[in-house]
Amino acid sequence: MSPAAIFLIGPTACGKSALAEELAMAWPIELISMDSAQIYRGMDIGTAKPDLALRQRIPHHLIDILDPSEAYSAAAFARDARQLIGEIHDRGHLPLITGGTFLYMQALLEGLHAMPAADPVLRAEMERDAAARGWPALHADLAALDGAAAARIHPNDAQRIQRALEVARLSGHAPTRAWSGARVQPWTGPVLKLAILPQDRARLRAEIGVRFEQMMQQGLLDEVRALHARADLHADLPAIRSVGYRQLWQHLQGRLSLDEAVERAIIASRQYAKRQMTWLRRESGLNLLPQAASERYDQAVRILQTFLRSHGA
RNA sequence: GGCCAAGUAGCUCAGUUGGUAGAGCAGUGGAUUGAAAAUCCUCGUGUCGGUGGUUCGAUUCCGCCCUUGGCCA
Repeated sequence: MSPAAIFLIGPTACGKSALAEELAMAWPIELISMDSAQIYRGMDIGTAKPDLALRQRIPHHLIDILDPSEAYSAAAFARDARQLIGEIHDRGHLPLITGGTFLYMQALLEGLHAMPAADPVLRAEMERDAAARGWPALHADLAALDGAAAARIHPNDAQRIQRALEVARLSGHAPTRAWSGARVQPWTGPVLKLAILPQDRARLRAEIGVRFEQMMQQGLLDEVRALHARADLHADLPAIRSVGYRQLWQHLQGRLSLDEAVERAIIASRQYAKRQMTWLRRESGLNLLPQAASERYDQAVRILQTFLRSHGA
């Protein structure tokens, strides 16, 4: 049997982690976190990271692997997850990839095209350029270098303009050529996607609000304060831009009252869940789990057993 | 009780020299190739507080009433 990529996915605050824990108590499972914020050390409460006691009982991977000053990427996740799945499989265990960062899942399953990696120096240069000339000017630059990319990217989408320009300049040839070839290292083994897709949006919204208030009671503000105290961290870092941290950081900068920061953090969290729902709806091959949390475990076990049987485990 | 101000989209407000109104935020749907908890795009009919009056026509002008805030008693 070749290693399988088994996912448990859903929007934030839908109950993924609780189900993953239940499954891991009964099966020889090792969890792989598919979450762009849980990778950071010192960001525990706001990312709803599993606690140390649980992580001692059940192996969790791709948690606490980076300092908040560092950047991760979809490509790095694809590489790391691929390797971990193989290692866990070799141990005779079952890898369960849990999370809601769907770009990471896409990078792992479909692979990425052969393009240059991010270049922090070049990006900083473009930031300065954009501050002086404005992003529309850089969009025009991109149109000259790679018309197809410029046509695909909205003139207001600074982040994608920057990335496309970066690729164009570093690759030296018309970068669209890179898009026409095969993707690098797409997943070829079996894939199973267990998914929670909440139907009751009002309930999910309420759950997100309650959960953030709980995080505040658990000391999230102190956690952010500790990050804020570090001289080398700033608001533009991927870690500090994440939901909750960004808004509380602004409060610590004196830009928002605490009440405003909390309110905006909850709103940002709900908007994040909405984007995840959009991504899930177009995802193919989902095995949808029941809306009722109490019915999910049995259903997930049935699907897993059927899947493993058909792949010779 | 008197005077003043304000009542317009879920929220904060703009506006109509009289021809039934539009921004931001929220919300919705979508995009998503090395920052993705990021970044970006789409979608705006609401007794313009109520009621009378003037007018061809009132959310807009006038009267009265209601509500909220402020000041004075």
